[in-house]
Amino acid sequence: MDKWILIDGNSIANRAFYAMPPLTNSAGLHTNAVYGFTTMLLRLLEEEKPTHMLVAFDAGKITFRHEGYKDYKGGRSKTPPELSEQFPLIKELLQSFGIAQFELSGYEADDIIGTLTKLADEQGAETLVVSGDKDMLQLASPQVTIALTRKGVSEVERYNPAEIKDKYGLTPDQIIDLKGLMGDASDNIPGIPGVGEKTALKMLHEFKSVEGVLANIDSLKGKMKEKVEQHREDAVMSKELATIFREVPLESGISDMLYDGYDGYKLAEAFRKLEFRSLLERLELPSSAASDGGDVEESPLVHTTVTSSSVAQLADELASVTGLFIEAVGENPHHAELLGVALATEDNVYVVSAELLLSDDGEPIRNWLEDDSASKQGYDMHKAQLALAWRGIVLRGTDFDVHLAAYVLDPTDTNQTLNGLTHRYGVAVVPGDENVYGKGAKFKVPEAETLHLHLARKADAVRKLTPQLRQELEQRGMHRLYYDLELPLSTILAGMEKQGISVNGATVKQLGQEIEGKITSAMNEVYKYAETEFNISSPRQLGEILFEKLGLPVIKKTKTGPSTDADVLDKLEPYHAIVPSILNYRQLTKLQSTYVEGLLKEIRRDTGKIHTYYRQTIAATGRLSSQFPNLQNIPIRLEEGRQIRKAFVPSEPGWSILAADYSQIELRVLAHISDDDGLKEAFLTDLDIHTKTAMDVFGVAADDVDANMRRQAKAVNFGIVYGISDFGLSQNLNITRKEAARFIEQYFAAFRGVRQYMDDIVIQAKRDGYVTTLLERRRYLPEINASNFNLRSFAERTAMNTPIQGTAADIIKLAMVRMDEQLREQGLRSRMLLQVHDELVFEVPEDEMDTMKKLVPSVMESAIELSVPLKADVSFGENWYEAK
DNA sequence: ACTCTCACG
DNA sequence: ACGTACGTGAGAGTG
Repeated sequence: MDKWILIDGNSIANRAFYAMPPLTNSAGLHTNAVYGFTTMLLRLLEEEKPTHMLVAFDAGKITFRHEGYKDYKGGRSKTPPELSEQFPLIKELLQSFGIAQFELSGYEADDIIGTLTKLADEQGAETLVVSGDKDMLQLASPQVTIALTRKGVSEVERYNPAEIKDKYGLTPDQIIDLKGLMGDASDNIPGIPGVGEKTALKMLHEFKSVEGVLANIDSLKGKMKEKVEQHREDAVMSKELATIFREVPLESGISDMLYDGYDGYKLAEAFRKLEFRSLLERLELPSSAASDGGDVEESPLVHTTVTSSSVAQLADELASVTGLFIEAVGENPHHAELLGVALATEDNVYVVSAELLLSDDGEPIRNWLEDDSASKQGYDMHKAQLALAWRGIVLRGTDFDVHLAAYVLDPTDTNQTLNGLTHRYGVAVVPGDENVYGKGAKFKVPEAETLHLHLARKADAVRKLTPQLRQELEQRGMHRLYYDLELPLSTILAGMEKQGISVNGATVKQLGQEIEGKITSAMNEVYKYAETEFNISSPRQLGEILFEKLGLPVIKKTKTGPSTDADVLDKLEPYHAIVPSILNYRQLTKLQSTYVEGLLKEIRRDTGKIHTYYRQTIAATGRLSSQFPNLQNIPIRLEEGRQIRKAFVPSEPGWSILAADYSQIELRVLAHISDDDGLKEAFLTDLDIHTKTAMDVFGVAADDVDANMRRQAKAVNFGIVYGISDFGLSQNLNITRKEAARFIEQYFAAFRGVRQYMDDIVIQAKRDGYVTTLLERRRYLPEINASNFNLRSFAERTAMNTPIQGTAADIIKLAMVRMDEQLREQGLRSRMLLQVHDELVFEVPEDEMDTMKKLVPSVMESAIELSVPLKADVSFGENWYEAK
C-alpha cells in the first residue's frame, strides 16, 4: 500500500526554531530550525518508509481567510529574522532530500494538506500528517493519522479518530467546533470569551456542534448563556476560520510526490554546506563516492608500497609530503605495535612497512622523521612520537596534528577518528579501524595490500584535512591556543612519558603485605558481625546483609538496588558496628587492588619505571587525563593511602623529587574573570580564602572563624566553582537544603561580582551556544536551551564551571611549555615528570636544587598575568611522599 | 558491556 | 516540580 507523509512546513520550522538551541554556521547564518527540520525528516524517512512525501508551505501574507476577517493571525508576533532567513535553506534542503514541496498563493499549508488528505482518502493511501497545529486533527480519518509535535520536534504524538475520541470525546469534524467555541489566541480566532477547552468540550459532548450549542442557548445558565448569546456570530465565524479548506486547486498530480529515497552524496553536500557534522556522520556513506554510480567519479587512491630499492625515489619526494600517518596499534602507545608509515604528496601516497623503516635501508626516511626543519602534518603525533621513540626514532618537526586540532575545535567530540573527521569534512572517507582490523579478540592485522591501502587513505586524509582545520582554527581565533600551546605541549608530554618515573617495587610490595594483614582482619570482623561469610566487594551481597538481614534503613537507591556507597555507610554508622568494618575493608581493598597490585603491574622490569600516558584530547574542559596507569589519582587524602607515594622516587642516586602546586588556582581564576572586588582583595592581601569566605558568609571576624565554619566555607567555595546548587551543597555538608540556600545567598551578597559572573556566563552560553576560557578554548553546550530541566541545569552548571576549570588548565599547560623552555635554555638536567592538574613533579639533581626551588614556582606564577597574583608552593624530598 | 564504587584535582 | 554538585580512570562484580 502507498504511504504518504504530508508535512506542514511552516509549523514544523517554527517548532524546530523555538525548540532547538541557537546554532549558526561559520558564516553566521542561523541554522537551528533547519537542523531540527532535518533530524525530523531523517527520523520520518527511517521509521515510516514513505512512498510519497510532500512539504507544504504558506504562501504570501494574504490568504482567503483575510477576506472574511481582517484580523486573522493579527495577534501573532512577527516571524523573527533568525527564522525567516532559514526558510530558503529548508527549501534547498528539501531539494537535496528529493522531497516534493508545494505552496500556492492565497492558501496556507494546512489547506494544501487538507486537500491532499481528501485525495488520500479517495485513493486509499495510508497517510501521516505532521504538524505542530492541533487544527490538523480535523483531517484524521481511518486512513489519515495526524502526528503532532510535542516538546520541540523530537517527539510526536499520533492521533487517529479513535485516539481523538479517547482524548477529547470528539470526532475529527468536531475539532472545528471546538475551535469555534474556544478560539485560538495564536491565530487571533476569537471564539467565545470565557469559554476554554473544558467548557467547550462539555458543550460539544452535549450539543455536538457550534450550531447545536446555538440552538440550545436556552438550556445554558447564567453568565455562560449571556456570553454565548452575545458572541454567537463570533462563534460561527471562528468555526469558519478554523475549517481547513480542502478544495485547493492543485494542478500537479500525486506522481510529483513520489519519493524514492535520497542520494546520499547530494545530501552530504547539503549537510556540509550547512555544517551539520554530526548528521553527516549519521549518513554513514559508503567509503567510496563512486560506489553507487553517483555523479562524483573519484579516481582510486594512487599509492606505492616503498621497497628497499625505491627508498631513494621516496627520498626525493620527502619535501613535498603534506600528509603523514604513522600506524601504531594498541591502546597503550608505550606498547603499541608499529605497522607502518604512509606519506602523502599531492599525487601519490608512499607506504613504508615498519620492517623497512627500521631496517638499514629505511635510514633516509628515519632521518627525515627526525629532521626538525622538515615540517610534518600528521594525525595523533603524540602516540606516533611514543611509538617511534621506543624504537629509537625521535620524531621532530610536527607543525600540524589533525587529531589535536579536532579536539581543540570541539573538545566534547567523541569521534575524532579519521573515519569520523573525513565524514564530517567531506573528504574521501577513511574506513573505521574496526572494519580493517576487527576489534577485541577478533583483532587481526590484514595482509599487506589491504593494510597499505588503509594507511595510504589515512595519510591522504591528513593531507586534505589539514588546510580545512587550519582555516577553522584561524576563523575562530584559536590558532594561538593551538600552535603556541597544545602543539608544543604534545611533544613535551611525550617526552615526560617516555622518561617515566621510577617506582620502588620493594616499597610497594612491603606496603602490600601490611595491607594484606589488615584486610584479613577487617574481613573477619565483617563476617563476625554479619554472622555469615559473603563477598563484601559485591554491592548486591552487601546490600542483602545490610538491608535485609540486619534491617538497616535504605538511605538512597541506585538503578539496581539500595546504594552502599561511602556516603550511605557514613549515615548508617550509628545503627550497627558492622559499618566501620565495611568502610575499612573497602578502603584497604581499594588500596591493594588499584594501587599496590595495579602499580606493580605497570613497573617495567628492566628499568623500574612507570610510564603513564597523558591524554590530551579527552577532557571537555582542556585538562589532561592520565592512563595506563592513572598517575593523577595516587592517594593523598588519607595517611594509609598516602604511604604509596613513598615508592615514587628519583631515577638517579642523589637526586630529589620536587613538587610544586598552585595554591587556589581555580578561585584565583574566578577572582580574575568575575572581577569581584572582595575576592580580588583577598588574594592581593594573601588571605586564607576559606577563612575569608567564612567571615563573609557567617558575618564574623577572622578570629571568630572556628574550624567548622572554615570547613563549611570551603565547601561553599567548591560549590561556587562547580556551579552551585543548594541541593549539592546540602548533600556535601549534610545540612538541610534551606541552610545550604542561606549560605549561598550570604555568599552572593558578599561577592556580588561572582553572582554577576554566574548570571552573565549562563546568558552568554545561551546566546552563543558555547563558553570560552581565557585562552579562547571553547566548549559547546548544546543543551543549554533544552526544555528538559535536568539537561538544561547541567549545561548551566557546566557553563559556570568550564571557564574556571578550563582557564586553570590553560595556565598550567602554559607553565609546562615555559618550564620545558627554561630547562633547555639553562641547560639543566632536571626533568619534568608528572602533571596532576595543579601540580608539577620533577626529579632534580643535588646541584640544581637551589635553582629549581626558585625557578619552578617562578615560572608557574608568571605563566600568565591575572588581576590577582598566582601562587605556587614548592616542596621536595627523597620521594613523592616527602615532597609535601 | 554495564554498573557501582572510589581514588585524585 | 523537576533531581544535582565540575572533571577524570580503574577495579570488581554481574549479565
